[in-house]
Amino acid sequence: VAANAFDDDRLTLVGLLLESSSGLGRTLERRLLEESGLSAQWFEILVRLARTPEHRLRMSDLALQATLTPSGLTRAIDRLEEEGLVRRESCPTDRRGSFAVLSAAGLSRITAAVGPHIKDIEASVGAALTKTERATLESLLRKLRDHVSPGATPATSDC
Amino acid sequence: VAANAFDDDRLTLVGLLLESSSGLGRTLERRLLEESGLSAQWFEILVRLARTPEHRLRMSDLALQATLTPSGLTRAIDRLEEEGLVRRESCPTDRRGSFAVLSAAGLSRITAAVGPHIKDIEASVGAALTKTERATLESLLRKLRDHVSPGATPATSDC
DNA sequence: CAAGATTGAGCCCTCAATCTTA
DNA sequence: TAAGATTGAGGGCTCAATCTTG
Repeated sequence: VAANAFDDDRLTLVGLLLESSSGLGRTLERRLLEESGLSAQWFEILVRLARTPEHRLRMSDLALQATLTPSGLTRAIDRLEEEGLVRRESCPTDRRGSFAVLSAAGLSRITAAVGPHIKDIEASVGAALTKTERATLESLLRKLRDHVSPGATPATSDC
Repeated sequence: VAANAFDDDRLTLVGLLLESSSGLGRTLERRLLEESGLSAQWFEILVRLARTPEHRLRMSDLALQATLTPSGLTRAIDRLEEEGLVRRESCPTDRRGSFAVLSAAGLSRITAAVGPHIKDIEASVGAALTKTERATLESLLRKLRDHVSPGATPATSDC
């Protein structure tokens, strides 16, 4: 065996994480586009809005959750607003800020999309890992995520 | 607890995978740029070339391994060639194909970069997971990767 | 005609600068 | 002055079309 630094275990682990993530992401996005006409990006934003009680999130919070810069989120919401799936509302107590709010059309679109998408995940991830393994993976990834992307945890944003 | 479809376990698992991957990727890329002036993309390509016995790989194989389209790889190699880190060589037995070959400058650049990068991985991943957990994560991700991104496994490309 | 690689067009993201409000 | 959001400029990726060789 060649024991040089290019085959280091830690390098391999990170490589595996990036590869499986982008591989799975591509597979799922293709299906998502076919089934629901939503990009992975749109799906993520719409789900995060749908999860909140009022179907709304501050632009800055949503940017953190969606792993996007404020700039990137602004343009993403522009496109979703053009499509009628989201609208902006200004924050009454802080006039600098705005909310992204799920529209009725957006809610029905994401509601229709989520079922088939979960089936697709089941098909790809379920073929690779058992239920127990998925649970283990989830808890490991959660630990990693908490150390590596601060702010990704929803928390409660009052306003 | 709200038991609606938007909080489904399977959705969460995929979300966690994408978040931890992009979070870790950003963290590491920032350090990599500071320390070695290499993007994550360049690092990956150079490492894959450095790993092979002859320091060379077919364009199409490298594209698969780097999770890039042939088009994307062509442009990436263009930039690496401009920088003098990689050169192209034509394949003598199949005149349609080319190799990307690591230059001497490329080899010394990636050799210098890999040590600090591994330290960075240690610092971020090591802070989140124990050695045992990392091993478990690696084996789970390998299973997932094998089901989800075919062709990512090196194999031997003869020519 | 199929396969390997490249080129042109278009999309989306990031960084830096800007504007408004706290 | 800082924070939230947006805009302009620039870079990199993908898709579709093209060229060459098998």
